[in-house]
Amino acid sequence: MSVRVLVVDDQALVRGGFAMVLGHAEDIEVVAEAGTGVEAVEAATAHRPDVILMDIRMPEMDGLTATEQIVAEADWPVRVLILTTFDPDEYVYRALRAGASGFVLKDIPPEELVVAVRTVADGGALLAPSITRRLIAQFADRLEVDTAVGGRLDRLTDREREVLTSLARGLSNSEISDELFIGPATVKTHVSSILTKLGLRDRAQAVVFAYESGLVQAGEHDIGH
Amino acid sequence: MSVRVLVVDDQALVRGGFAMVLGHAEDIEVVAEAGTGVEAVEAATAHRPDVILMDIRMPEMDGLTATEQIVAEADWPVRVLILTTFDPDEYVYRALRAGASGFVLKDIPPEELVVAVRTVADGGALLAPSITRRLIAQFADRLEVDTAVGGRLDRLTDREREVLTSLARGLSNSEISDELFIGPATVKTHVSSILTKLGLRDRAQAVVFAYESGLVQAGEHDIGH
DNA sequence: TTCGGTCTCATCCTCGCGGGGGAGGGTGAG
DNA sequence: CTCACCCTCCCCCGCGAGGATGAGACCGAA
Repeated sequence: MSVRVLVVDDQALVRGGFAMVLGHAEDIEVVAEAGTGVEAVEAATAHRPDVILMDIRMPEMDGLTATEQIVAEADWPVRVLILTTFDPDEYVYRALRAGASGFVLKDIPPEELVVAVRTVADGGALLAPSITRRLIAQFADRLEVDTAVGGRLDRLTDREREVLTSLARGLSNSEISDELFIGPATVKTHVSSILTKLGLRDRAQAVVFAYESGLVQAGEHDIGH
Repeated sequence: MSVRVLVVDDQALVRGGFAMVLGHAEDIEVVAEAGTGVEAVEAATAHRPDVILMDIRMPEMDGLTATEQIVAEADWPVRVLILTTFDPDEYVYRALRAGASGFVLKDIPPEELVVAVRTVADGGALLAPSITRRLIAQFADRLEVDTAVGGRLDRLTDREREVLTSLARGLSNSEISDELFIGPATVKTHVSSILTKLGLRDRAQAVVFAYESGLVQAGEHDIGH
């Protein structure tokens, strides 16, 4: 059971090169090729490949848009491996959002490309080392902030932290008093000491602090209705 | 100029195996080995390797703690490649936070391990495909929320979005008016329509919305003073 | 041109918010 | 016991926030 691949690139030479490299491996079969995004979508629905090797820069429809369409409409498990010459951030994020399983540079050695195709076919993901590095850096950053700025949080008492988390959900003083079963006046006292201790001016800044310190995180609760 | 490597694992056999595999490559030189986290820290400061191959489970001090110490105290460019048998999430995140440049499983083929060492030595990063997949999934999730909840953002006009981003940094109406070069009354008008359009009550809830919708993100700006 | 949308600014009014100060009860350390 | 800290609640006061309403200017679409 070999891996069925669709190769998409507007330059016939490049396309042929990749197809040849992949065809050499006996567990990989190039079932189709495409030169534009539109052709890619058509070929994908027609041949239902396991893996698509997708270039970004193409006439008619770029590779990212094509990826979005294919992934959104596909009713079979398809994996997209993005191939690019450069590695600008925007592309990476849009590609990942579009549902790509990998992002490698075109200067990848042939053997590694074969490994890459097998990897994504197996359900794994694969990024160019430089991209992985940035992704990790971003993740580490997010985790660092939590502990760094969060240092000021320990100036608050337990109760004050409770009030702050409620406050950070956009609740008014009276709503907080209902939620914590204390009088509105008590909430005001807590809020005041929170603002004083943290050097903030109003509850809006307190909300900002709560998010920046990691006390609350985006996606933890619903908003509006 | 070969890559100088420190191999850390509590099992002498495994350690020896990796050392032998790496020693075979003529551009890689295994300068030391260690069997515990404590030994690893000592060996690292003594030999100042370019890359450290680090096991997680070890007596005396685990590999993640050792990584944290080494990366924090190192005054030379050191890269840590974590080697593990399984791939539990907590380990990955702690490892990335500790400053690891890679995370690969022990069942990696020898040739790929050599490539991995060269990659991190070159400043790149490298993760096991399954881990990369999860990392991407998390990123994609974050970006999805941004567009999903962010849908309500397009009800706002350009100017209103500008006001909201300022508001979401904890600025008062007068501060916003200074920043955007408009009168305070105008800011009030914008804020009012923002609250009405988004179904919010006060600026605190607007700050919450800004973070939850992805209009602003934690870590983008400073807080307090 | 007319209409709708946006940006700009204004006035009036109400109210929740935040500061200041005080006070009682609980608890734990000295 | 005394002191410090926390949690609870009270009053008064000033001010910024937010709602309601109106209005002038610009611009693009019908």
